[in-house]
Amino acid sequence: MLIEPKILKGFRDFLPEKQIKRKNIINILENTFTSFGFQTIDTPTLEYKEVLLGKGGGETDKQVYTFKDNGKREVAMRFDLTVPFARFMAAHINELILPFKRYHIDKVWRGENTQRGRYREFIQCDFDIVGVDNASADFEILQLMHSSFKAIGVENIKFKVNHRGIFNNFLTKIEASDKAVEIMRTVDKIGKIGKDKVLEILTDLTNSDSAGEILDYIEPEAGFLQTLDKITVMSGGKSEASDRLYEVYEYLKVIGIEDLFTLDPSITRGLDYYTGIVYETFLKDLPELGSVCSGGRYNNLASIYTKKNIPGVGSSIGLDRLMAGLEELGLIEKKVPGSDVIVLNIEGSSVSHNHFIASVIRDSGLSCEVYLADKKIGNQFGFADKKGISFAILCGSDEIDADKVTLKNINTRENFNKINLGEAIDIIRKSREQ
RNA sequence: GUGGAUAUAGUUCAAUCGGUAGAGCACCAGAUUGUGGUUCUGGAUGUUGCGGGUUCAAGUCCCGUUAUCCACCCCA
Repeated sequence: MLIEPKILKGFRDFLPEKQIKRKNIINILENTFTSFGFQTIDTPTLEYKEVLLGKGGGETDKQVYTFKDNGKREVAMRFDLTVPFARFMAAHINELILPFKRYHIDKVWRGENTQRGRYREFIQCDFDIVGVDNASADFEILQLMHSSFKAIGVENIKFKVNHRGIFNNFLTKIEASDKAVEIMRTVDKIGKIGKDKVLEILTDLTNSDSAGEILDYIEPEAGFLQTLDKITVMSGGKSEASDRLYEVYEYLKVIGIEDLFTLDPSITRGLDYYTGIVYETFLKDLPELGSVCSGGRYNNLASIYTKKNIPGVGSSIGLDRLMAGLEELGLIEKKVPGSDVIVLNIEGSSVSHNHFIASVIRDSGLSCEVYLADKKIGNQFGFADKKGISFAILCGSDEIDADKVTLKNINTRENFNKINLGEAIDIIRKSREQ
């Protein structure tokens, strides 16, 4: 009786081609993060349920995988990397050098319904700065977001920024702060359900005057500064929150990337732990995919674990959603390169000698494999071609006797008959450098 | 979790009113035993997602189930 090789809803297998591309993007991101001085950490995938959910009751709780382990402990699989990081900070703050900048790229799990770019197991790439609450850190996260997307070759993007503090000041001013969560959720939907519907819901939540004012508040103006001027005035004038956003914008301008950032007062983020700046990232050619990188400032996140004040700001790239988008837009190169060279198994060749050649080539710093099956030469070339290998080495009895090899460029079909192995290595290396 | 659509060969898709399961690409073998991609010839594709039901007869109709996609919700 065979067992069907099925996998769970929202969970996926990755064939080499796709997994290699995923790893490539991760490598690029890691290089970008480390170039800013960020360091990687790791935390357990499984934690105590109470540690991950806190007091609980939120919308995310329903999506968390929880169960009892064999020791009857209530455990939960991490649904993001930020909450475990908060616990990590509370536990290790004395062992870390502040301000601490970390990145963390790993799988997280959410048991929600699946859709395109939306899975139950997916990779998040988090990067955060903790230990400081200033514009310098807020800015650096935004800059790193920009650098990351640039590094992986995604230029056509839009970052939407907002500030929760200014929004809260505004809500306090119009005496609606008790409904803050519902109001934020509602205005967040304006792109989908439209102004009229939002106004209707807001009127139900508050009253028609306040609803009109909220709608006015979230309407973006011509530019970042104009919008910021407006919401500053509407929130009761200059405040720490508005000053922060002016300062961050100044820094963006100095770097010359301010045009990619728009101030959109309707962006609020569903997660309720954000206290300051918040942001979302959209592919301009595929906005309906949703945000591919979001985050914000959370100054009280660790407060459920420690009395110490640990302010933080961070962002998270949804790697799998991003890849789903890039694939749809054809922005991921089709073919992944294979080994630099393959030693073919031809008539008169010696298996041991082929492996010997391969190990010499590997010692020279190139990647090399030996064709392992017993197939016709045509199949072997086909194999090499399909795997994206551009050079083949053939070494039959003639070559063995003369202590030479024959090299063939699989793409150009150029032949180098009976040359020294060292020459072959030079040719391959030269071609690889181009 | 709720509602809707979909599920056929490795893959992309056909199959009329319910009447023998089909094509392209890919794959395998040969023409080609030390040089492949073209071409030609031949071949296998399969429990029609899975499980029931109706019928003389089900890929097709009905019920259930699982997965995918879409919307809600939420989010990356």
